[in-house]
Amino acid sequence: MPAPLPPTYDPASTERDLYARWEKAGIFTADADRSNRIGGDRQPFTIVIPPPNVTAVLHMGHGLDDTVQDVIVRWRRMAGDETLWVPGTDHAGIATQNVVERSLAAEGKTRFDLGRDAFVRRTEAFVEKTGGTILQQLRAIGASCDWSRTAYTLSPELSVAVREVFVTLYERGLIYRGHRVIHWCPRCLTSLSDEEAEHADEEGTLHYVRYALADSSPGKAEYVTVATTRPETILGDVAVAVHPEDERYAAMIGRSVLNPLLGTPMPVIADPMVDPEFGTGALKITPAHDHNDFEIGLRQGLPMPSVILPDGTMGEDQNAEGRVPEALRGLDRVAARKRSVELLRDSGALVKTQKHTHAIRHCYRCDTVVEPRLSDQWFVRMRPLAEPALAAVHQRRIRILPERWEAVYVNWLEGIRDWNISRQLWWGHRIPVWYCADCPDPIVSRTTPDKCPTCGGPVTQDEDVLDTWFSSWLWPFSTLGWPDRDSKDLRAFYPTDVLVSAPDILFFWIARMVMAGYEFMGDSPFHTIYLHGLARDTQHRKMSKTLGNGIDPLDVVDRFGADALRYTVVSGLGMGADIIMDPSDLEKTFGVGRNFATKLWNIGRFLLTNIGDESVARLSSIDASRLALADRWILGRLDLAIAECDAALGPPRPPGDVWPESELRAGLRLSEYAEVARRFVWNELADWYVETTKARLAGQGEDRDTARAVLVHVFDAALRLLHPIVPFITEALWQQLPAGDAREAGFLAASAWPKAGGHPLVDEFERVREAVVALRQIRADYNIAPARTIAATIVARGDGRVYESEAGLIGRLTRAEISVTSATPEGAAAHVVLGGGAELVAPLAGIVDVEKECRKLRGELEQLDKQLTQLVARLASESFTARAPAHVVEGERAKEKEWVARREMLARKVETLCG
RNA sequence: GGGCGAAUAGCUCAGUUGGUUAGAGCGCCUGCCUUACACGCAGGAUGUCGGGGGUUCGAGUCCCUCUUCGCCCA
Repeated sequence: MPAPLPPTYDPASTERDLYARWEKAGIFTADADRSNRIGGDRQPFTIVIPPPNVTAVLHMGHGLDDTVQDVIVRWRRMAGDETLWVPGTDHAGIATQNVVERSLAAEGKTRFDLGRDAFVRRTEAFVEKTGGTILQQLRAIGASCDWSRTAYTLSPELSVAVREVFVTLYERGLIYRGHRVIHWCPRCLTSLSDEEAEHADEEGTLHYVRYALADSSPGKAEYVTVATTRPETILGDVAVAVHPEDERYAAMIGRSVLNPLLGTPMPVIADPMVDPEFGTGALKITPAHDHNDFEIGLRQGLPMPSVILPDGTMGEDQNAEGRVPEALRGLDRVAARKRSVELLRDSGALVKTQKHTHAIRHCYRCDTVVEPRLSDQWFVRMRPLAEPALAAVHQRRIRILPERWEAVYVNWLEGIRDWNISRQLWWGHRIPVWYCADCPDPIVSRTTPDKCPTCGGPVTQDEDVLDTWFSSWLWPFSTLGWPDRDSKDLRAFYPTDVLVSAPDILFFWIARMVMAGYEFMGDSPFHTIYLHGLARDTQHRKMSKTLGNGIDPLDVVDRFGADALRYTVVSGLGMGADIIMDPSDLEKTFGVGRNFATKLWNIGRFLLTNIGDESVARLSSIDASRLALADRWILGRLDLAIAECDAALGPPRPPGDVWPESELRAGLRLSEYAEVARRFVWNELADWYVETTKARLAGQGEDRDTARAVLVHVFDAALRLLHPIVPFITEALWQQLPAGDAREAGFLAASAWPKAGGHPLVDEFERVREAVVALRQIRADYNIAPARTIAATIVARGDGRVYESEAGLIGRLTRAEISVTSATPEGAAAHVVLGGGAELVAPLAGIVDVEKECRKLRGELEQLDKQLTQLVARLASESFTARAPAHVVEGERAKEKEWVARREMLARKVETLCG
């Protein structure tokens, strides 16, 4: 007999040890040779993890994302796929450099004090020391990653892939160097891509500023008034533009105005890009400090003076000699704005100001307001890459769940813009471009050149590094060995299957992976994109470090166990819905999961202490005739639960290259899967089946063995069904089970997903449940003490065999003596009408309140009458019977028959009882 | 400004292609420490499915419109 289990499950003493045993047994390690793509006999199933930042510590976003992936991966592993979940981290250029710079700042130093090489070495050392933290933490929530394949975007292997991609795209004409206005973070001192510069609506001020005409006749002051939110950039103005068809300004075009801060002349020009509706319809043009102005400047051949330095202070940056007066020089953008307004007001150029809400871009890493800045950057030409990514979704080679994100994906790709991939950082993949002092063309090379291939002179490498996302967009194949196309992993596991992430990196990462997949592998990196919601607090605010409303998953694991965390997350995760958690009340939030684990534990305790230590027969060895009604019922319910879980989870992959319409939205409904499994275990197995077995287990002989066999079989299947959600406790319990059907040696984690056993649903048992509930209702209505045994009669009209054969069970479940007759007993009694024309009568001498009974019965009758009237009307309507499908009409007819019988019974009852 | 989406019980959410009397968990009320479990058991209450209009034999589900909220892109 196994050691008795403690009354509550103790995750702390179980989980760590179990994880270590799984890992040691190599359960999570994929074997490429078993993939049927290279001659093995298993379907591969692959997920690549969205690599967390190497500096990150686990937060609820990871907890959620990685739980979802683990549920899917464990399900497929049990279902027999050769399953690979590739883990790893992202070097996170800006974020990691920021962290190290902060630690330097604490020592009173900057990265420039160290110099580039020393800074990079220091960052490497930092990553070396702390970079594995989050991967270690993932083990605590049970993530079944293949750690032998842990990847890192800045590893030598993945760096080869990055360089290969850069050079290849350059050779294909898809990477070019451009001189244009880009987003610049003056705090991080780097450029950003469009996606990294996030919009936020802010209230600003629109300043109306008069630009005097240079050639207005004396005494007759003429002006053009311009509205701007950024008066400090007037220093960089080179023109005022109006719409060519704007009659108000037609006479001004071609004349000169004076810069209101500098007094220097500049032209009034016409450009169709000007919106005549905005402000005054006249636009100041500052090509170096605004994206639209830059376009106009290019078109019109205007000069492009830059008057803001990289750090966001005013200064004569490029082509701006004499443009920044002493009064503004060195001032930060914001201070310079205030000062400019004062200067304009003093000179009388400021006409008025008004509040103006507009979208301002912010750095996604430090939230600093982004500065449009004219500079040289490397860009990827995206249009050609976007085409196959669009086609993939249109042709259903890739599906996006929930479906509504597909529109967002398509929308973005259709309006795709070139991608600025250079970053003015030190931490990252250095751009593989070298320059020779004497030759004009840059040297773009897979290998590091030591001299100019043209003239043999010395070369210097481009100072910039690549956008971190330029390495992560290769993740699904770079982690599998690309650019070595013969890599076994690549052949065995690419394309991968499902990509699980939150929608906020749909553009940053997911869409770009699709592009890279087609460009370099000729195939989509995955067939399903599953986008789950975000972790939010009770006020629906996104959990974040700055708000301090986060929940530490490891805290939750410590207090409630990893399974409680996982169950809570999965059961609350409707398709695409955010998951709401209360950071101030972990008990309320995760008690649900903990309670479920405890319930499971106690079913296990009951089972293990009651089946004893004799051997348990396999279900398959038991003759069907030995099965009790309850046995057949629970086996039927198990089959149903398995089918429903399969339907909620699957299909795991499309049948071919393309998703058929019928399966486009099917599967990955994790909360539904969790609910079905919970319902089966709790409401069916524990609430009903286990209760029916208590007397049988206390007995002796064949029926006891049957009950033991069914219990073990059903519980074993339940543990399998639940294992992907709550892997630890199911494994711990499963390890204790005696050998039963299909018991593989070893681990539940490596065992087979349950299959339906061909047991039909057993409706007769629903009669038993109905009678039990009815009698319990009567007991509750009349406050009968739980210990008191009462008598009750089931009046069966028609076939009453099930009541006769199960009378003992019904009595045990209700603490009653049940008799079955065919005629209603005389005298005062409590009554409940059952289905199939039967009724339950409990003569409760001295307790029954006839008034109360009549009220109850009349109420029921009234309700039934109402519904029956509607039903009859529906069935009488020609248009319904003629147009509704046959099975619906039949269903309604059957219902009518049942309700009429029930109505008669109730009516008779009311008559005899209430007069 | 353009696009997408959401609104169902007090709260968080299910509700596949229109078809039983709209469900679950938590919370709430009543009674129970019944020898697996009080992190539990038994019983119970709670919905004009955001408002209005339409299509249909039939609408939470489809269409239009309004209101409120959210997301993405300018």
